[in-house]
Amino acid sequence: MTVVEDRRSRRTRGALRDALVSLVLERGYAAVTVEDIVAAADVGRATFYTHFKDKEALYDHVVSSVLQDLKGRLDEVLAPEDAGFTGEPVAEVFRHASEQPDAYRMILRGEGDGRGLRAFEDAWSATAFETFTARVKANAVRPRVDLQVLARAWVGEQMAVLLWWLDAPEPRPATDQVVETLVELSRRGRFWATGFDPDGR
Amino acid sequence: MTVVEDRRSRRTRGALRDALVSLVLERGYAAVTVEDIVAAADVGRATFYTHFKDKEALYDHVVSSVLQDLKGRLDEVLAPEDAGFTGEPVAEVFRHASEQPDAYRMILRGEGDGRGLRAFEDAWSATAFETFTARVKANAVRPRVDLQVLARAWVGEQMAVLLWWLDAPEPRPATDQVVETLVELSRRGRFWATGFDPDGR
DNA sequence: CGAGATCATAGACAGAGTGTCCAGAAACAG
DNA sequence: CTGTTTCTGGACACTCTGTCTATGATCTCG
Repeated sequence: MTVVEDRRSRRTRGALRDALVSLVLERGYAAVTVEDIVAAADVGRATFYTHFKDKEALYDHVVSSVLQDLKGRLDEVLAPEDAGFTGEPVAEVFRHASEQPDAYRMILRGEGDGRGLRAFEDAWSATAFETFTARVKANAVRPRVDLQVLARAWVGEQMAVLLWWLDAPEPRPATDQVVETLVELSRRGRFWATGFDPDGR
Repeated sequence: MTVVEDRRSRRTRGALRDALVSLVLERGYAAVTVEDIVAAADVGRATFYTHFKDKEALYDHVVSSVLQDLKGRLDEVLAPEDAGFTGEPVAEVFRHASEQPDAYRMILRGEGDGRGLRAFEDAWSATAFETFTARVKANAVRPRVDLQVLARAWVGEQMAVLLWWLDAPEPRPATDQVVETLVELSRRGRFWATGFDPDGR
């Protein structure tokens, strides 16, 4: 029994992952065939099927790798009493995304019929909801909105901006600037953002 | 030459649209074959190909129908000096979505490798950006953030909540309540939403 | 280093789905 | 009613899938 994964397997799986991601970005998920993938990864066709059930399984593998990796890094950064009011968790996601931009692009664009996107959104908003709830409880305040809506809105905001930032052609605002905008926007709302309060506040 | 579309064509196209949407929601875009679609629509296989180039073309047809329809309705509601600060445009989108929830679910879930989702997001955030820009200009204020980021964030927020609302099992907040939450959240930010301001404002 | 386990490979295969074509039947407009 | 348009089932070549086999290559560990 092998304790550590064989070097060959490691290389094969890595090559398949990379090939899938770059081919999907190039042609779209549906247009990528298993034959394309094994050709790009320089791997035998049968070998593919010893590692993954099908194209979908490889895709899911990529998505869950990213999600697990992100979760680990967020756990280090997310202080329980913080509740996302500071930019650290947001910045960490942006940092993580810029380390593997292609995988993030693939997921956030909804390739793979949105399965990755939904997994991402669900996991992230669940975390957000928990943190908001804990925060509200700890401070004994009464939230004015449904915290589920709040969590979904917060995550949706960040995902859309993250994809826009990853996909936008230069020039685009620097990461730090975008993250700061997101955080302040979320804290202070659009009145502050546009510099104008129609109600005169 | 036919001035008006043949009744048969009308019925055929409608049946194909409906069949695609419900089958995609049931099994996922990739798992739906043209044969499934024509069977569900009770239409001959060859007939499909006289109306649409392939499955993708039918999907795109559905998406652009929804987008065009929405655009028409938003144009009636979007006052140029409003800039989305009231709930009317948001409410209109939610109203539109609840009239054809299945098509919206399909699009917002990212089915079809996210092509519909991206079209939706791009169109909507372009509109939002224009409106923000006009508003800021009209009031001669200096925005504190990149208005592109603001537009993307605003739209992402609404899309995520809309999908959550369409997909959530009962019980869920009523439409009006969700829309109001979204608008107030966007106007006042998360401090207001959670009832707690860590900076003591 | 060498034996035994593990992994990779090419090519062949049936099955499913695609997109095109045809000739005939059905529904349409005026 | 007449000529036109649209629908239909079945046949076709094609692409991709997922499985299998026999063989060769590469690893691990004593």
